[in-house]
Amino acid sequence: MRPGTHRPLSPLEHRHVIRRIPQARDRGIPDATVARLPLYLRALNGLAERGTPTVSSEDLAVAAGVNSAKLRKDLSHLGSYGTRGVGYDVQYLIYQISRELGLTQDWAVAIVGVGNLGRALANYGGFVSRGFRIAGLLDADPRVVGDRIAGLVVEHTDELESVIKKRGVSIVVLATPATAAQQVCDRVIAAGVTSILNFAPAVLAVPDGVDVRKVDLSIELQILAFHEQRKANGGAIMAEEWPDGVVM
Amino acid sequence: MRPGTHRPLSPLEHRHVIRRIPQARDRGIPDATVARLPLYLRALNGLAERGTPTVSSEDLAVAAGVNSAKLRKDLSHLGSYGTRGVGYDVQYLIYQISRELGLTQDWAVAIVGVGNLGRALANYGGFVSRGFRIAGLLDADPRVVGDRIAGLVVEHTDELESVIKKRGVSIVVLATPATAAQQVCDRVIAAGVTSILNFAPAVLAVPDGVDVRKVDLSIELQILAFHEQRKANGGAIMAEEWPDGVVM
DNA sequence: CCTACTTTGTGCACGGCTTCACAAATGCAC
DNA sequence: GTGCATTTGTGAAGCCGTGCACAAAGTAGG
Repeated sequence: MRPGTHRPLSPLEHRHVIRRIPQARDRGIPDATVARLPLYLRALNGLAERGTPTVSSEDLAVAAGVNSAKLRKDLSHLGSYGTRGVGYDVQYLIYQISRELGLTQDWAVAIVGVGNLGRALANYGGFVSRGFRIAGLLDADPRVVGDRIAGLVVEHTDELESVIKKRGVSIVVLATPATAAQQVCDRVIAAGVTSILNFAPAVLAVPDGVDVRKVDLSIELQILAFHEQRKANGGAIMAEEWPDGVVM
Repeated sequence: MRPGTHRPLSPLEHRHVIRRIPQARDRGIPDATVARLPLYLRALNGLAERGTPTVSSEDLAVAAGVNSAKLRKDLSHLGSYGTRGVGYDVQYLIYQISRELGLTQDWAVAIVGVGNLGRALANYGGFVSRGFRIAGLLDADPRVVGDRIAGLVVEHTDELESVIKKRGVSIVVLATPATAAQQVCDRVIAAGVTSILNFAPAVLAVPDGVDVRKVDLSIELQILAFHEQRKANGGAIMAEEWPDGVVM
């Protein structure tokens, strides 16, 4: 739901108003819960598109691929937004989760590093659809500066600080080579950014108060390989050897 | 280290040989540990490139961005591969972790969906570098079939099953639109694949025994937005309102 | 050999997350 | 209004992961 959208309250919602005092809004939603809220949101949007008015925790849990008890506990951290015997009002819950996640405002995002991955991210529709607006594309390579991608002109990283400040960028996506990642990271933090999504295969050192989320394609494959290998072995105990033949 | 590479044992290693019986190799490395092993591996490779022979848990932990006690506990799940008073032999540890992760063999990977993201993944060097070989690129759109990307010719998804079987594909990367993801997923599983890396923003239903890892760019941004919003509020308790002005 | 120093491997306690199971709350039929 | 069916919200138990702190094991120097 778009921020500022007004719609009539259903009878269901009016009853809610009476029931619960703001209860000093538990500041402290578990990280595990926060990580699942976007999942619920996506499932709810699917239901909303089909016009479903309400949904039970069981059905929503199936749609989101989680346990229904976990879903209920997650939602209970936001407040008591369900109705016993009925379920959750889809539109209402979409709004509450969106608000909790901060999606009722829009966020200016800058992508640094316009290689293959940076281009793909710039063209990825999933960003724009949820209140994220790409406000800048930057690269250190003069050959790509000036290119037009997804409606934006690529700027040189010399402009990094000014782009961040002028356009109110609050989230930076790092899609640079690993060698440049820490340097760019330091600069965007100095410019006031405190949220970074890092695609570079490098460990970033950041001061307290800065959030870094890491997406590492190679690591995901390695984890899959681990499990795949284990399945292939059928749990057999291998007589593993050091290449020289020394049994450990 | 490449599989099959032989090198002389250092005196350090010879001593190890005596010490430990294979101890029925604890089948059960915690998931959290498995997820960090690739991180250690990357840090170790950096050390190896600089010719460092041994490393302490403290130094390696800093390089990998984790707590040193956690690092030691993680490594202890693989076996007792350190030397007290000295640390870990870099080359030896690289080999042990690689073996545990299954990177001493190479894995044939197929990428389904050759849009922006699929192309970026195909060109991503990090895959090939670690024993992962891209064995197929497939797409349902006849207009991209036949394109040459990263040295491979894009094939039609009609060929999905035959590509998987002929080329021994054991890991599939899904980079299709969300609407096609479940259908493709079902087909690759029917063809015998049990490891899937899913970039499509969809919850996949799979039978037991199939591992799915999910990378969702939009969700990562939403999690960042949550924390960013919280920081911006300075922890203040907002009088949040439903759009119609009804205080909950 | 003996002492001083370094570093690993791990027992233990703590905290967070998950899951079960059920009381409380709500809707509906009559 | 009463009883029944449904579904939420949550107490409680158990599991897993983290980090401290230290004994064990090794090195180095004389």
